[in-house]
Amino acid sequence: MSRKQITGIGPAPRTGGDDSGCPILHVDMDAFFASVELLDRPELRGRPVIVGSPAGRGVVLSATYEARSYGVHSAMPMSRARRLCPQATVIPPSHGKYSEVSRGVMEIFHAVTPLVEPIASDEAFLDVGGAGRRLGPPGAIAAMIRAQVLERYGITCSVGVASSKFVAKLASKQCKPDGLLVVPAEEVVAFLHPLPVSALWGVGERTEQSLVRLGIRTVGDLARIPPATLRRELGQAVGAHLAALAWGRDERPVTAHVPDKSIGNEETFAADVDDPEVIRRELLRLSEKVAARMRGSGHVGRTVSVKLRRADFSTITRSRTLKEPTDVAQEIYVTACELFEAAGLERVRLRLVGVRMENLRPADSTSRQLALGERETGWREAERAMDKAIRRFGPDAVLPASLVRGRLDEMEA
DNA sequence: TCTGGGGTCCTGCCTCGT
DNA sequence: TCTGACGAGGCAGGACCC
Repeated sequence: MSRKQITGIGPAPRTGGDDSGCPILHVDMDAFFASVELLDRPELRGRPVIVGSPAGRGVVLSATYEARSYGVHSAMPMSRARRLCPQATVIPPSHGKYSEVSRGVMEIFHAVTPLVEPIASDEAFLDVGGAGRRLGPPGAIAAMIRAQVLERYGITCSVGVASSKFVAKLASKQCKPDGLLVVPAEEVVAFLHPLPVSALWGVGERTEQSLVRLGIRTVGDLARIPPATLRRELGQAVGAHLAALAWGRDERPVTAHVPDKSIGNEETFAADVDDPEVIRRELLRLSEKVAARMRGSGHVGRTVSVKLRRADFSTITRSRTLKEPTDVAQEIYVTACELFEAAGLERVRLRLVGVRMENLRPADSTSRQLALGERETGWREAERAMDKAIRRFGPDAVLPASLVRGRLDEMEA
């Protein structure tokens, strides 16, 4: 879903440009979560609708274009969104529903080309360079995909067609909602240079501020700055990357299978917490979740990382690399607790804790080495048995004793 | 105005082995 | 045996994306 707000950009959407040399499609569903919700609530069509948690410390996950006209946008705190648009209907998110539609939409893409790179549940890059003989030129393929998504799911999407991923992405953003825009290869520079620098992939709030300080407001301004100056001001990688993008140079291919680099879960408390026992219980719950996801995806990981966010929103992370990779919740939990204790925040009010495993590798290519004198603890086998019980009887079928106690405490309270 | 949750990537600093 | 240079890897923080 598009979250970056681009304003005041370029020419009106076009669909009739020369699409030869434009094999890359970027397909982006329009207000995806909100559109899926409207399928079940057709009476809300044409009215402001916000998807997000109605209570607590949530943010806006998606909003219809009617809600956006009041200034509401994704990632905005719900409290602010409700002040801006008090008449909006707020619907709590149903991620299962969105995943189901997302799978179906991805199937439509895969029927066109095997070269599909999903970026999120609601958007993907497609390389249709090899599908021309079967399905026609890229612009026609894009129109066909839009028609099929609308026919099968009753929701609209926007498609950018270009010679590179990054231009295709900007094109889909510019023609939203329910649009199709082809940017011919020879018009890339003319398309890019009037755009604000914030439109570029990799330019967020901070980088935009740095660029504005240098007097750079548009992509054209950026293109005229010597690359060495950009590298000096923004760092080697970012500077070189932006200097290339400003001239439309983006060689990244569409990659169908991008391996996972990390798996993690985090949780914001309903109210800040300074009780170390509650924090440890949360670390256990998150470790269980992360380990189960790793076993489910066939990964083991070597680095345990803990994230702690104080009440004032300042955040620290602590990590430790283990001697052996693991997918065992008990090992992750013990390390997470040690990292939490070493951080010295045991009596500090925290609003969020998170556990993440990094340094991932496939479990089937990793043999576990027991250290001299170390005993196999049996945790791995116990947790695999838990996985089976959960698959059969549901997520609450088996819980560690301390989490059951925590659940009972909550019920009594 | 008060900021979720899932990620990736980059940078700077530090430690350790050679 | 000591010392400095250097590269690799670990670690922490931050920017950015959807």
